[in-house]
Amino acid sequence: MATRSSVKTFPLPFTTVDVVIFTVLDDVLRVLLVQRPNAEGEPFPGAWALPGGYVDTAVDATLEDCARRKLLEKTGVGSPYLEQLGSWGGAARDPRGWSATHVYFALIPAQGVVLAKGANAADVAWYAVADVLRAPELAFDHAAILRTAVERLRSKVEYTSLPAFLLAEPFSLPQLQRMYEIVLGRPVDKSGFRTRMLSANFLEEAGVAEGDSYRPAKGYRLIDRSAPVVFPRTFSPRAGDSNT
Amino acid sequence: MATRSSVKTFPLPFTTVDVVIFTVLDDVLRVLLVQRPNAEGEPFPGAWALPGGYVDTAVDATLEDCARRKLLEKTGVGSPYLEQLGSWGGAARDPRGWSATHVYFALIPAQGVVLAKGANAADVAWYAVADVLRAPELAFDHAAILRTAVERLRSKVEYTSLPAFLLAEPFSLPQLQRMYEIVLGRPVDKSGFRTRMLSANFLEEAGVAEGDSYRPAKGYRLIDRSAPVVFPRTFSPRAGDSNT
DNA sequence: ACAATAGTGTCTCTTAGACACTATGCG
DNA sequence: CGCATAGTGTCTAAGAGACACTATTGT
Repeated sequence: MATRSSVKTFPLPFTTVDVVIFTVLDDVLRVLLVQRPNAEGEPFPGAWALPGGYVDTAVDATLEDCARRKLLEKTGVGSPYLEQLGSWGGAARDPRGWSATHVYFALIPAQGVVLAKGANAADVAWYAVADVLRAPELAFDHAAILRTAVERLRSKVEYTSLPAFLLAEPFSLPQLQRMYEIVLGRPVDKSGFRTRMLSANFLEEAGVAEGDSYRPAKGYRLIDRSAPVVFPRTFSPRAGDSNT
Repeated sequence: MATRSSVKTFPLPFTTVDVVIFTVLDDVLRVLLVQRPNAEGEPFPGAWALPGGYVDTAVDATLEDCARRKLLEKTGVGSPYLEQLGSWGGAARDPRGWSATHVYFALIPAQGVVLAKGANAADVAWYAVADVLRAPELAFDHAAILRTAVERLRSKVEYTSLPAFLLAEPFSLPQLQRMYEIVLGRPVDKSGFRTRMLSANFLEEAGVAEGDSYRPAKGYRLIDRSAPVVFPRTFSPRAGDSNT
C-alpha cells in the first residue's frame, strides 16, 4: 500500500464472488452448479461451475452482500446459512487475467428452492457432491474450491449444529440425525445424538414435524438462526486417528 | 460471471493483501504493525496498520505468494506458518474506493526477525496485542481484522499444535507450554500437557533446548513444519459454557 | 546440600459410546 | 393388534484434570 498508493496505473486483478450452495435432496448431499455460457470469448464454455461472478461495485456494499445477492438470484432463498470459505487468487486460474475470487458457502433446505433457469446462466442444477468429486470437470479451479468446501462442511459437522440449516422448520430429531449421517457418511448413535442435541440448548419445541413415519415425532426449531452452536466435543473420538 | 463477462467496462475493486503477523516477545503476544505514510492523498496518514498492500500482478503468482512476499519484506522471515484468515471487502472500508483485502495470518519466532525500517513504510514495530485491542486506533478496518485473527488464534490453540510455530527449534516442552499459556491467557496443567503433546506424535527429540533453567530440558523439533497437528479434544472442557 | 526446575505417577470423576429397553401412533 | 419408528435407561471404559510425587542439574 505504501509503494504505489495514490498513482494507480498498474493493472488491477478481477474481483469475483462464488458461492458453494449445499443442500440435501433425496437423501444425498448436493451442490448447486450452473452451466457456463457458450458465447465466444467465454472461458470454459458449456462447463459446469459454481454460481458466482464479478462484484458489482454499484450494487454490492460488501462481499457478503454480493454473495447473498447471487444466492438469491439463483435459488430464491433469502435467508441461508452463509459463511466465508476463503479466497483463491492468482494469475493462472482465469484465462482472462489475474483474478481473485471470494468464496462463500451456504446451507439451505431443499424445499422452497426455486431454481432460476434460462436467462443468461443457461442452466442450473443440483449435483450429488460425491459424483462431482469423483469426476471433477468443473470450470476454473472450482473443483479444488468444492473439495475445500466439503472438507470444511464435514469437519464442522463433527462439532457444530450446522446440519440444522439443511432442514425446514419444524424438524424432528430423527430427521436432524439423518442430516448428520448423510453429511458425515456414517451412522450416528441415536441416544447419544439426542442427549447431545437437547443438552446444547439451541432447539425449542415447535409442534410436530412433517414425515411419513408411523409414530409422529416432536417438532423443533432453532432458537437462534443466526449462527450454529459449537459442541464441546467431536462425534465419536473413539475412532481417533492421530493424524489431521 | 455470466452477465458481463467479456466486456469489462465497469469499475474494478482494488485488491490488496494484508498479513497479521504474530509472535511472542518478552512473554507477551505481539502483532507487527506498520505506520502509514504521511504523504498527501494517503488515507489514514500516520496511523498504524497491518502490513500489506496492493497485489502486484507482475510479481505475485498467487495471493499466498503475495502474502509471503510482504512478510519477507517486513521481517526477513522466509518460512513462517501462514494460513488464510479471510477477506474483507466493501465500498466503505477505504476512502479511495471499493476495495477487497485478502488477509493471511502468520506465526513466527521472535528471534531471527530483522524488522525492515525506513524505506517507504516509515516505521515497523511489535505491539502487544492486548494494548492494541484495548485502544484500537488502527487504519481502515484493521482493528476488526486483528480481533478476528486473535479469536481464530486463541480458538485454534485450544486444539492444535500452533504455538510450536512461535518457537525456534529446538525448544523444550516447558517452553512450549509457556507459549500455550501466553496465548490462552491462563495456566495449563503440566502433566496433562506433556502427555498430550507427546502422544500426539508430532515432535521429535533434538538435543537440548536453550534456556537459563537450573535443569536443562530435552529439546524437540517439529516432525512436519508444514502444518499443525489437530488434537482430538480441546483443553479444559471442564469449564465448558454452552454458548458460542 | 539446596534450590529450582524437569519430568512422572496416581486418583477421581465426567462423559461418550454401545446397546437394550420402553412408548406410541398408524395401518 | 402388531409393527415400525420415537424416545429412554443403563453399563462400561477411556481420558482429562488435579495434584502429589521423584529426578536432575546448577550454584
